Amino acid sequence: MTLFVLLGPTAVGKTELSLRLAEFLGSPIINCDSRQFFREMKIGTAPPTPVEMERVKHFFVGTLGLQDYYSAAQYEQEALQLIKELSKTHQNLLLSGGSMMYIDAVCNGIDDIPTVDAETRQFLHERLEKEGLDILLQELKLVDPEYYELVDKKNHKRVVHALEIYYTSGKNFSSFKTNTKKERPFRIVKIGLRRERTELFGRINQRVEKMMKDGLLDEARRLYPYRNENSLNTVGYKELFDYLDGKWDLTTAVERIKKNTRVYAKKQMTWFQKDKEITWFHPNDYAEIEKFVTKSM
RNA sequence: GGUGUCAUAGCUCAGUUGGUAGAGCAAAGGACUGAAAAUCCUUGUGUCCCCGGUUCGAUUCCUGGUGACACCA
Repeated sequence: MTLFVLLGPTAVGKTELSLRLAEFLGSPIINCDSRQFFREMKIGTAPPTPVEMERVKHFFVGTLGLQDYYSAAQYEQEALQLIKELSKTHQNLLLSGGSMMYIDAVCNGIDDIPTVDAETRQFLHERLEKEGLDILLQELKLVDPEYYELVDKKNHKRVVHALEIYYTSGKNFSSFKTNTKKERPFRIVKIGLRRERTELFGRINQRVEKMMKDGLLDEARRLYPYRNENSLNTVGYKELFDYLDGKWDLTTAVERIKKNTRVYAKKQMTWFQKDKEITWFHPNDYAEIEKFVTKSM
């Protein structure tokens, strides 16, 4: 069995191409855009349309509620389970998306780290609020000197998470890190899509305009009560929440969405560039992609 | 036409009591192991509008020009 992974920055044209490729491979699409998992975020995350969903069977689109907890590790498990099932009837499968860490989780695996319970999370977040990052950092230095050396010391999420692991398991974060890549019982072929930056940024701007025409603001209004959920800490929504709060006017908010989407696309490219297993194509060169896929089957 | 104010980074502006300059935004580069569309880090040389003058030295002071804005005709 071969798993084809179609990846690339947001708005590069993955959805359109994934449909053609899925049909060519005779595979459903295993979605790997983490924000498209949430079923209420229908406009801002540019998920496949109902017509497209009809055309090819999709997995992991609209499967989560806004308040659901989810993680890359959970995705790793569920995606692998699904792949295992599907591989009984499919020789080739297609995974498509741009969530770097989720792709990585499926391809290389995430170490088996205990799940942090809500109380511990709450407890440490309160401590971060009250005591500040420095105190937590000093504590991390004591319980996990090894990770203390590595950790991004200004990134509270990393520091807090390492402590969360310590408080839930009694063992430090470093002890769970194996630094090994997990073996998969199938081949993985990565296909990257990329465009000239000006071209990509032009598409991003257009897509944001279209989302606004399609009613992104109404959607944001509807989801506003849930604004503090992690799911809604997402480009396209957080900026409109700020508009609804009166922080910016609408034009500014829309400009921010465009900017933050560009920044996100850049982060994706930075991440993907490091991965030497990816073979790159321009989305317009579909014939070459098909040729490459045929060769790799 | 007259008077005044202004002219500095892609944009908005600060500043240099004369020793060639810095913020915000924009932009660029990077990190990433269970909240990742998240979170975090790094990066500012630009004819300081133009021609002259004063000066050891002018973006800073002075004459003139050009442009923008305001007010008065």
